[in-house]
Amino acid sequence: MQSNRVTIVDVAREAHVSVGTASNVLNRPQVVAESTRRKVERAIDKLGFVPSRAARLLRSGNPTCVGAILLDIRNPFYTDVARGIEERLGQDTYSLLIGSSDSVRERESRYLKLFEAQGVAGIIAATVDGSGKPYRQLIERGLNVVLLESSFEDLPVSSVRVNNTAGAQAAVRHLVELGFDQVVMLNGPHRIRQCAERLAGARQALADHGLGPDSLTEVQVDQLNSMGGEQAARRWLENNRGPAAFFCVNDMVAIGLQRALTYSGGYSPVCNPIVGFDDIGVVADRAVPITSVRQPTYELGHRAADLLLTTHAGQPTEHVTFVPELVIRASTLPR
Amino acid sequence: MQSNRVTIVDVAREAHVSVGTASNVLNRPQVVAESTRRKVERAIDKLGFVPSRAARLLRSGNPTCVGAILLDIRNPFYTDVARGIEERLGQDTYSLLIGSSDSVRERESRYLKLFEAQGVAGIIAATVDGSGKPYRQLIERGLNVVLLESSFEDLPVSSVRVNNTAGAQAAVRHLVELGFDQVVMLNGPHRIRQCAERLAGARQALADHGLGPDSLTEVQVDQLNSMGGEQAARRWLENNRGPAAFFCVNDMVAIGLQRALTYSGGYSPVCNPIVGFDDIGVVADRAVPITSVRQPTYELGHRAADLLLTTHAGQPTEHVTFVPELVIRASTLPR
DNA sequence: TTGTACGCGTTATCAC
DNA sequence: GTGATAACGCGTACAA
Repeated sequence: MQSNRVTIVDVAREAHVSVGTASNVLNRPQVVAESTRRKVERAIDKLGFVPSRAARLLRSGNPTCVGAILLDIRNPFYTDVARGIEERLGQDTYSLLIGSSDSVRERESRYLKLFEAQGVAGIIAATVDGSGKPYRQLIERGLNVVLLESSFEDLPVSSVRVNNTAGAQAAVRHLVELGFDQVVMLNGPHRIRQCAERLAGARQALADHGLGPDSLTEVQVDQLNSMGGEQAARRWLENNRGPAAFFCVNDMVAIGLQRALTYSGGYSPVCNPIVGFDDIGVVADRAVPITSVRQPTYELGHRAADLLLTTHAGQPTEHVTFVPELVIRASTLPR
Repeated sequence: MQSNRVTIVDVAREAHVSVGTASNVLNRPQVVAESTRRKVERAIDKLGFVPSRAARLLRSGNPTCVGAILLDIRNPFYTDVARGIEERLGQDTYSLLIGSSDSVRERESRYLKLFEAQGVAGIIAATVDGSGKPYRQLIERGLNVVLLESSFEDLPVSSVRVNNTAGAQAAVRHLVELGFDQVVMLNGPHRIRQCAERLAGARQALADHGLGPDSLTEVQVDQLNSMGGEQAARRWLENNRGPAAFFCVNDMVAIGLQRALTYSGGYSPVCNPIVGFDDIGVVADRAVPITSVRQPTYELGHRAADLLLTTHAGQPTEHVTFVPELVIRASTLPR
């Protein structure tokens, strides 16, 4: 805040009214006479007065912001979700604060603290830590939280997600039906809920076809982005050759995998089918468009914001699960 | 803010000390005895106390946030810039608030108001409106502002950008050297500074080769994203056929153009060379990788944040201009 | 070293 | 319909 901040006192003086009246013009225009109202409004315009949210929050306790913690702001999936959130918040004139945890626990709790300190109305979060540790106290204190892509069994928190198990199952079933009895899954750490669930779905699909647990090879990805996917794929390629079917925990990782395969020479969608997850826009028009499990991104965000604003402390929590859809593209061609 | 907020008073009571002491533990730990300090710290942990920034800001006037207004949060260029900003802010323990104007004036000024009301330390903005109207009062009031990709002649504001004219000039020169004497430019509204500058650079390149003003056809893009590019390209394709060289104001638009050309059938990089701007990661591994003018994205953000934090009111403004670099790819093949 | 009192900008309550 | 004033939670002199 700069030193010469314009306050409501300045406005009152400029308009030759009391602070109370000036405040009334802002908050209950009905109770103030037409002419005085105009005087005050002119003063506001002239001075460029913008009411301090800090003071307003302090006094009234009504927050005007909502915080969102995303796993990776550079992943279009999350920015599309954010767009859905923002749209819904706009209906109730809330604003959105965004933080990207980059799947780092410390970053996540830093943003959590920051948002609480800012006095947000609530937090929508994609968490790195399935245990929910950083959220327990927050929720006990009565802060509104809605989880994205996750849920905590032992905490009263609403959640919005797709059925990851079903999505992964459809993805891997598709690979098996192409004739593969081995699947390589590029996956992130299991403490991230979606990673664990998508792995379970993949295993389930293999089991459904009578394939044992060793028909799935898991390759760990350090970061859930294209760089992470590329590095993991490079590591895998050092020790493996020949046909292999790939399932990636998300599309960014799939893009990295595809890049690594291409650079390694002789990438063929027939020998190396790839299925990703999220169906972010860019996978559709790559050199070889990637088959992916589509999430209703915008709705995810919209619904999460809706839950946050309409559910209040004490009310029962709600868990919304959308059904994902496998979108088949050239990255998974029949042999 | 929820009803049962934990305040410093609760902490003091829990630790059996006075509020002043509790406050001192937070802000000047040196002056308080080791044992009392630990008592207070335990109480803070136990209650999960998070100091209200609202109150702190109100009292001390030291903001802890910086706001960034981006043209489009779904464009990787801007999220990469945001990453650069955030990195630099972290060094001084500031946090970043992000708003996406989507090139809409009203959204831009809404965020401007919001950030000021939040009491941010300053604002880094990519503006939609080259006139700088919404910034004048803000700056007069002493709010710190750094512009991204733009600058206002008549306002004392620092700025960080690349040399757009030089970048566009290199792009179009490249097209001319491929043998084209006509260039189609997919461009946004000229009130967006980069659009105007890149157009000027394109014109300059043509003039350098003795080509007149009608050697450039400008096609207006409604939104500076792939959808906007695709729609503009469709409109153009309705009335035009055959070889044409394209320069796009940014990569997202170029992606849309490429999509439209592909769908229209018979897209050939030889007959339809395309150059984009920004060099966002995804253009490099599309079916036909797109030649693009590279911006030092991360540095742009880093430098902007640095300027914001180190330049203070009254000091002279600074204008940082980076040199862009043309990265040639398969979308511009020699005939 | 610790406790107390005041002020930051706003809103709400109450007289006028 | 309007004006004065207390209160929100915290930081900081200054007094103890």
